[in-house]
Amino acid sequence: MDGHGRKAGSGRRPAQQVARIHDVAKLANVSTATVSRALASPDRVSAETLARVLNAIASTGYVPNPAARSLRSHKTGMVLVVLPDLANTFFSRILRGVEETLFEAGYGMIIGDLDGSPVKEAHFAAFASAGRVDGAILLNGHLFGQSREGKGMPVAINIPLVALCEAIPNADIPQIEIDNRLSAETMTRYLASLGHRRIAYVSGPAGNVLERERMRGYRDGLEAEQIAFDAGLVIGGDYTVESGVAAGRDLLAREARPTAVFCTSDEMAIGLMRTVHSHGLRVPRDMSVAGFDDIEFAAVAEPALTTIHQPRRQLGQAAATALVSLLSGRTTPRSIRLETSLVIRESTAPPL
Amino acid sequence: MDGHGRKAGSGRRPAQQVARIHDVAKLANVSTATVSRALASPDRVSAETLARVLNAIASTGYVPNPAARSLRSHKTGMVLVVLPDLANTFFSRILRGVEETLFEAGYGMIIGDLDGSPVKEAHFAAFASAGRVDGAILLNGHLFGQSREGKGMPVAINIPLVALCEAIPNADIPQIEIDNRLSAETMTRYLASLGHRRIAYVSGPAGNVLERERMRGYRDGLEAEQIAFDAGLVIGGDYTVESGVAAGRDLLAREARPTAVFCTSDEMAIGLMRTVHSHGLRVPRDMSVAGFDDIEFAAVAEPALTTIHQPRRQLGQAAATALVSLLSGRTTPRSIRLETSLVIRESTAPPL
DNA sequence: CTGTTAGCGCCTTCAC
DNA sequence: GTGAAGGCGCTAACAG
Repeated sequence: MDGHGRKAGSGRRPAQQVARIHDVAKLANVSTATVSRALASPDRVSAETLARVLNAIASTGYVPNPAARSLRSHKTGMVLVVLPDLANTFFSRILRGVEETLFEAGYGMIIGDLDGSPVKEAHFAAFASAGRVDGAILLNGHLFGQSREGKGMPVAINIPLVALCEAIPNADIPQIEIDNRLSAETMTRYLASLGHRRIAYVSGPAGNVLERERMRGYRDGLEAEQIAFDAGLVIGGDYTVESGVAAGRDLLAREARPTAVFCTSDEMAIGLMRTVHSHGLRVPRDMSVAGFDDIEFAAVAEPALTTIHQPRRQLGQAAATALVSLLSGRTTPRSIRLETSLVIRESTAPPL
Repeated sequence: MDGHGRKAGSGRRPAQQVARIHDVAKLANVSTATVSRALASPDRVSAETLARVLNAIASTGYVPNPAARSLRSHKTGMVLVVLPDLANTFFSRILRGVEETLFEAGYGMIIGDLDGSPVKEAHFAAFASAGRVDGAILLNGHLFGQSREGKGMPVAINIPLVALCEAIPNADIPQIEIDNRLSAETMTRYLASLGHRRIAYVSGPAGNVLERERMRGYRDGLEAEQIAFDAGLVIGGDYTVESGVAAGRDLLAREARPTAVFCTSDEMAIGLMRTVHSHGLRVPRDMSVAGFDDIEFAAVAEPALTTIHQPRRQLGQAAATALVSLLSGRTTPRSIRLETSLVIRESTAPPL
């Protein structure tokens, strides 16, 4: 109850003096509120005033302080993108689509690379719920703090969320994805149409949503082509080159080899082809190999890989567009599915 | 000057009520100042008080508001990473190293993907100088707003900066890179040691810093092996698969073909190998091919690519570590060079 | 269309 | 070791 402490909370500002809204207001002979309005909604200010303000802004070099703005408006202009592996070429192309669209809409992109660490996931959940971003795009197949099985203690996230690529079951948020099941069926039927009857399947990680859907599609395809499902032809993988190599070894060691192999990722297909070649066999002469994703290197593999093309950039753009809609108070479809296509290259051919 | 407007500036807060520092203070029977201290410097608060505060924080679920904190402290806890192409697999692996280290140090990572757009570059420069990040890592080979030739009007950036991979000439900031010149010399001499005398060189974009260094190394290598430099053996490229394909066509159309080709990126090498194969020739029997970078797919190319390995993850970690030092008020070396290594695989062999 | 005013949530100086 | 209080810079609400 005394009126001292005049310099309390000085928080020394950077040596280089920066213009504040107050300086602009003085120079333009208006109030700070008018400057704020001129920036936020120029049409609510008279043309003449607007010009004066703009002039003053230009000559002072004024740039609004984002922290102050954020404190007041509860907006950050930032979006968090959570993904399992930043180094994976599959994701990086998607990210580019996300970034483009967010940029155009005026949002910045913060990356949360999970790297398989629950600690990091918890961190990003806290990050998001602390209000450091306006929204988030989830590429990791589950909600913050929630294991895939839906256990754990989910943090209550109070910002708009969008799921990309890996659908999140039971989550009431927009989901942007491809039709994994149909795409896998298409590939399976294509291989069957070449005359293959023994078509092996190299899977993704157990429990993965994508894996579940692709496996269903594989079985749909077999059924449609009247080929009996053979569990012995299903080989475990995890989408990496190494697991493709391992799957190749497994297959080549068998007496009754399949004539075609459907790998549920291009990386596995490339690893598998390499193994086949190193055993003195040739793709597709001795064995047809197909992939999934159509990453950059699918087209320049030897032989060039037959695969399912995913529109990765568009997936990213669609997710960002959906999130921006939500952030603007508009609505967006609960589910968006983008078309894939079968890309036939050199790695598949009729059996001998 | 009347005392009304009691609710002015309410700025309706999220429906879900969140604990503020005030709530914690009340619950712990202390002042807000004490709560703040307990968080910032626990040793300046009595053990008993600290325990009460921590308890109150736990039971309220209090999380400090980052905007308010940033407004007061002029710190954001964020780092901007500027790079030319997010979709490029070369960068994404580096990014992972950056992210890891920043995460451990408590910083978040904002991505600025340039995409060759000067508009975006200007935007990110403004972004950084508006105080939205505490520091930045530049992978794009030049300072904000400054063209490679040093023209243009550079925005004065008042935050710590670190250059990664592409050195920035005349910039007084820490630079983290490899020795491009020496690495290129090593590769050139290795090819010469196999017995090659006609060694072609597929370049990067003209004017690029990396290109300049690698070209120097190529010439150093030729000189050391007493091979005359032949400008006719230098083919223009831009590090992409497509330019490798084009370079291959160029070379194959010639009468006097080189017996070995040093491509200054793995992507170009892969594109070039494909062209060679599609002309019915084999690598390395008819032509040796070497790359640079050692991206993931170099090891699984057919034939597996001989190349220069860059420690990408460590490069990212080193850059982030340097920046964190700067942000903590510590110093860091002006220049850090990480070791590369020659990786000999299957794509190179003695000439026939 | 414009000005006044209050306060977003926190940190920090000053006083005790 | 702790409390009181001002203010970081901006925008929202209201009055005119």
